[in-house]
Amino acid sequence: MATQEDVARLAGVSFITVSRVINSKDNVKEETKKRVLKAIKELNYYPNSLGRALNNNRVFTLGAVSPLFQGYSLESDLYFAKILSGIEKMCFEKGYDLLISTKRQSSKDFNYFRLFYQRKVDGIIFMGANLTSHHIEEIKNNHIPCCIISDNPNSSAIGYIDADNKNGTKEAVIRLLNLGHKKIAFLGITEKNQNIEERYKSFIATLKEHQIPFPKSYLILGDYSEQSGEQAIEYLCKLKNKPTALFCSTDSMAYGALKGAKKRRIKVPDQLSIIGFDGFEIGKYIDPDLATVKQPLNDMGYKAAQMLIERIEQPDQSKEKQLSFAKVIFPVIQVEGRSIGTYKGIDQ
Amino acid sequence: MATQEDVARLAGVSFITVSRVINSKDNVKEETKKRVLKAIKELNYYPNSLGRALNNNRVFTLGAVSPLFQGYSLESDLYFAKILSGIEKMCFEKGYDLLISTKRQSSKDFNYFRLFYQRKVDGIIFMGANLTSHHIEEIKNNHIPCCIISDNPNSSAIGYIDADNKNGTKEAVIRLLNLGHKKIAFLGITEKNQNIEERYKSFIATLKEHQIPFPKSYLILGDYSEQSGEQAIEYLCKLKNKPTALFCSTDSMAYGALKGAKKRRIKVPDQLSIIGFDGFEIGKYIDPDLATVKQPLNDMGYKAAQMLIERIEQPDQSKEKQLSFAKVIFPVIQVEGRSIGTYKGIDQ
DNA sequence: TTGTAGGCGTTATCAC
DNA sequence: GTGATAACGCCTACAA
Repeated sequence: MATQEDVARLAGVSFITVSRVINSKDNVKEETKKRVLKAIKELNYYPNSLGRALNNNRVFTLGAVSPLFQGYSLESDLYFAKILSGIEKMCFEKGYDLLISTKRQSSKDFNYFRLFYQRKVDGIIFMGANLTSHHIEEIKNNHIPCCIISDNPNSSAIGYIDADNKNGTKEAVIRLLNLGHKKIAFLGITEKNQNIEERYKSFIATLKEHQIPFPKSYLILGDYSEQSGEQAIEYLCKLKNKPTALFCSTDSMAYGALKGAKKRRIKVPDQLSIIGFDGFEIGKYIDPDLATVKQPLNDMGYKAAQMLIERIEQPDQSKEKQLSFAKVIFPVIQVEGRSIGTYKGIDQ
Repeated sequence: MATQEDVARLAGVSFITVSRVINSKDNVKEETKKRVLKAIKELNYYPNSLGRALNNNRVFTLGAVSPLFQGYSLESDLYFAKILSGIEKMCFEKGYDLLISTKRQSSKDFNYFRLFYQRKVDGIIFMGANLTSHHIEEIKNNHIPCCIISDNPNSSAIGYIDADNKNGTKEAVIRLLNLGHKKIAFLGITEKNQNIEERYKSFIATLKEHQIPFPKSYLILGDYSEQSGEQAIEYLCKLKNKPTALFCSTDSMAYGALKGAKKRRIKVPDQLSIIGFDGFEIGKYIDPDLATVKQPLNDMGYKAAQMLIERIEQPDQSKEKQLSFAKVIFPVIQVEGRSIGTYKGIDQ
């Protein structure tokens, strides 16, 4: 593969002139430049990014860490793919490449920052990675440019992007209230999860605001899976005081709930309204199609990459500036669907 | 960030000894090794991959080119995500990282091999990239280790992985024949596509083998979209001699066909059997769930990465060896689904 | 078993 | 406007 030296020889200049042309410095005579450019083309020369990076300490590559490739479920695949799509778009626009890395649930000793320490990437975007305060410390101490999506790091040393779970939930609940529902159950998850907790809190707060009671029996806990959605329906069937609507904290569980309702011959939405949260297009394929709350995952990834690149390219690396990371909360979109409607009673 | 030199100083050895420890050469005294290892840990030292790569001309990174992040459709997202998942798994096992690159439909001047020429990757896996013979020439001439998925390059200079479209189609058709179908329509696509053509050929051949006629009117052309699936149903409704089964060359169109059938109140499978090809899990969410043919996308990606890495690490780089790329065709899986069954007539 | 010199391809700095 | 030199971090010879 051709090097600067080869190009220089062919063009009859020194290699440093070639370097100047490549980096479009202005102190090269127009004619020399042309000669060099011609030689570059002739030799199919590409600057070796390694030599380059070794010098300016910049590889023009971002890292994206996610559990994407574990293939937990269709939904998680889509979730991370959408975010990655946004990240990739910004990378493309800014001339960065994108390295993806998988946090495997199994390997306890996953090294979160290896790619950075090895100088394979200039910064890292984390999603679903469960950073601990210990990790945040490491980021601070070693000035690792990082951005996290959908999991508040509570530190200005790291960028933070999220969807507006609070308002998204509130508006979704209001949709149900406007349809006349007064008995709404909530399907959350057992596992600790900031986002779902936020949704739950907002759910409760909104009910309270509208003086709607929430009996303890209306709180159900699942595990993201479809099965847990089905089980939720089984559980509701056993209740004496049955709810007329079910707020599922994730789409995946909502799919299960719809399935469970079909099995039990519960008419959706006449006898039970079901609403989800996440906004995967899968909902469109189901009958009735799922009403849900859509996170702008693409935009979130796009913005995360933008923040990160800005931080990386920030010339002033003083301590103060390093703490200037922004926090961006994206509004969510209420998605229409025939899985919610007015309650028409059980005896149809 | 610490360098070999820093580690060496702390351990009281020369930096070359550090290098030896890192690369686990055996000519280092056990005790020295321990001291070095301790220093490495203390300084949180990681070998700089750039310096390393500059020397041994290997970056331990694979590139994967796909139109994934264009987000054409849910199905294409899943398709490429599944393959990437397999690629990533093998990369992980072999200690490689994975760089992803998007071939944008819009940008005509996409440089297929940039990542390689820049030494950012050691080899590239292409999917849905539409390599031309001109590209194949470039691969040959510049000895670029490449692997292509699902698009026969017809050249041993490049690895080739595919699903067994031929037998997959044949078996699927036989499933329909076994259900008693004798009038089967085929929904293909207008665009030129090797895979779909293979499926069509095998479809026709299998019918012929079983002496089943295929009237020209039974060939419908779509464009992958759901709409074209719906339109296919509209078209079939107008036929005098209606088929009892529809073979869709992609799942995406099958989803549309199911939707179209529902709209037209055609009972599936009693009045029309519908079968797809690709095997996305989305089919499970639809009612009735889609019978289809599943490509082992994960395995295909996994194998592609394996072939590529083997080729990269092959010590003998003689011309002959370079042409030793394998071609691997994966068997497909017939997925059960209630969208196919025996024909029960139109007057129910 | 350990150390020295040179080079991988690039760019920054300084000189002409 | 152009060129020489040193440096980035590492590794492969060769030498001790």
